Amino acid sequence: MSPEHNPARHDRESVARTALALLDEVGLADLSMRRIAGRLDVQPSALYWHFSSKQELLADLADRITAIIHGTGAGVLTTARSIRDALFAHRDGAELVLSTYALRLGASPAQSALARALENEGATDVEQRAVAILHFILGHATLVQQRMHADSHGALLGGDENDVTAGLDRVFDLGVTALTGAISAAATPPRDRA
Amino acid sequence: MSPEHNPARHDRESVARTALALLDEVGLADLSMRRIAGRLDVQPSALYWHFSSKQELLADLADRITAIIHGTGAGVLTTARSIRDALFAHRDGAELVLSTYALRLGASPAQSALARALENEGATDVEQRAVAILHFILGHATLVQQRMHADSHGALLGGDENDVTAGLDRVFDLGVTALTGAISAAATPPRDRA
DNA sequence: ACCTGAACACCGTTCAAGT
DNA sequence: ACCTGAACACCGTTCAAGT
Repeated sequence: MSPEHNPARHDRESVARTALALLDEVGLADLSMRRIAGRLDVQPSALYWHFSSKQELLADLADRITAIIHGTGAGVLTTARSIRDALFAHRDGAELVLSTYALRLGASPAQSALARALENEGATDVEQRAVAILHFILGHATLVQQRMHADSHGALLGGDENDVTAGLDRVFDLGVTALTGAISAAATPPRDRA
Repeated sequence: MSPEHNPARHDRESVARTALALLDEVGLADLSMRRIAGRLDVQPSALYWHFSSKQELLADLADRITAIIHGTGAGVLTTARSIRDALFAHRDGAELVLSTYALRLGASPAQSALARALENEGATDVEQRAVAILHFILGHATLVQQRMHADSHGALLGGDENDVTAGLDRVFDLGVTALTGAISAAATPPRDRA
C-alpha cells in the first residue's frame, strides 16, 4: 500500500508509443481509440485528455515515423531510400504519413533532406524536384506496402503468380534517379554498388 | 395504381451511380453504406444484395473513375494529365483509386495508356517507367487533392499564406517529364503549346 | 430478384463527475 | 493532472423473412 499505486496514469508520450506499437500489430484500419484505450487499461474518453482528436494522435504518429530521417550529406538516392525505409518500418506507415502530410506545407524533414541532397549533387529546380520525389516516394511506398499486406493475407486478384513485387525496387531506383535529373557532372562521382 | 409501383428497386448500376454522386457531395470519409442506402430509400442491408462488401463497392467506383482514360496516341505528358484530371473529377478520387489500386496488378487502363505513350515517344524501360509515373501521379494527386479540400475548409497549419498550391502544376509537369526520360530524338517532335 | 427488420459487434466524441 | 461512467450519434455486416 504505497501512497500511489493507481496503475493507469499516462502522458502524451506513453499514449503515442502504445498507439504506434498497436499500429504494427493490427494495422491502420483496426487502430481505434477504443482499442488503444484498452491496451492502456483506460477508458476511451481518457485519451481525449492527451489528444484532442484521433486525427491529432495519428498526426503525432506520422511525425514519429518520419522523425528518423537524418539530413546527413548522403546522395539523393540514399536519402530517398532512407525515407522509404522509415515508412516501411511500421505497418501502414506510408498510408498514415500520406494521409497526414497534406497539411504539412513543405515543412517535413523528408522534404528538407531531399532538397539538401539535391543541392549537393548540383541539381536544378531543387525545391520542385524535392517535392516531386517526396510525392513519388509516398505514392510508391503506399502502393507497395498495401500490396505486401494483401499478398501475405492471401487473395490475389491479378495475373502472374510469384514475383509480382520483384521489379518494384528497380522502379523505385529508376524513379528517384530520373527525378533527380541530369547530374552536373562536377558533383559526387557515381559509385557502382552491386 | 399501375401493376408495379414499389419505388425502390435497384441494380448494381444505379447503386454505383448514386454512390459516386454522393461521394462528390460528402467526401470519402462520410460515404457510408447507411448514407448510400438512405439516398436510395432503402435499408442498408439491401446494398449487400448488389455488392458483397463496401470494399467491393469502392473498387467499382474506382473503376468508374479511371474508365475515362483513353489510350489515344497522345504524348506521355498529355496522357499523365488526363489520368490526373480523371482523379480530380471526383471528390477524393485520387485517394479512392490509390487505396484500391494495390490489388490491380498492372492491369489498370492508366498503366496501359502510359506504357503506349512511352513507347510512341521511344522511351527506354517502358514498363518500369509506366509504373513509376503512375505511382507519382497517384501520390501527387492524392496530396494535392487533400490540400485543396483542407484549404477550402479553412484551417491551414503551415507557413506562407496565399499561393501554396501554385507551383504544384509545375511540379507535376517536371515530374512526369523527368520520369519519361531522355527522348530518343527520332520520336514525335516536341510541339510548343502556350 | 430484390428488399425489410432486427440484431451484433463495433466506432469517435462529449461531458459531468470523481480523485 | 488525469481518469471514470454514461451517453449520443453513428458504423459494416449478417440473416431470417417477406414480396
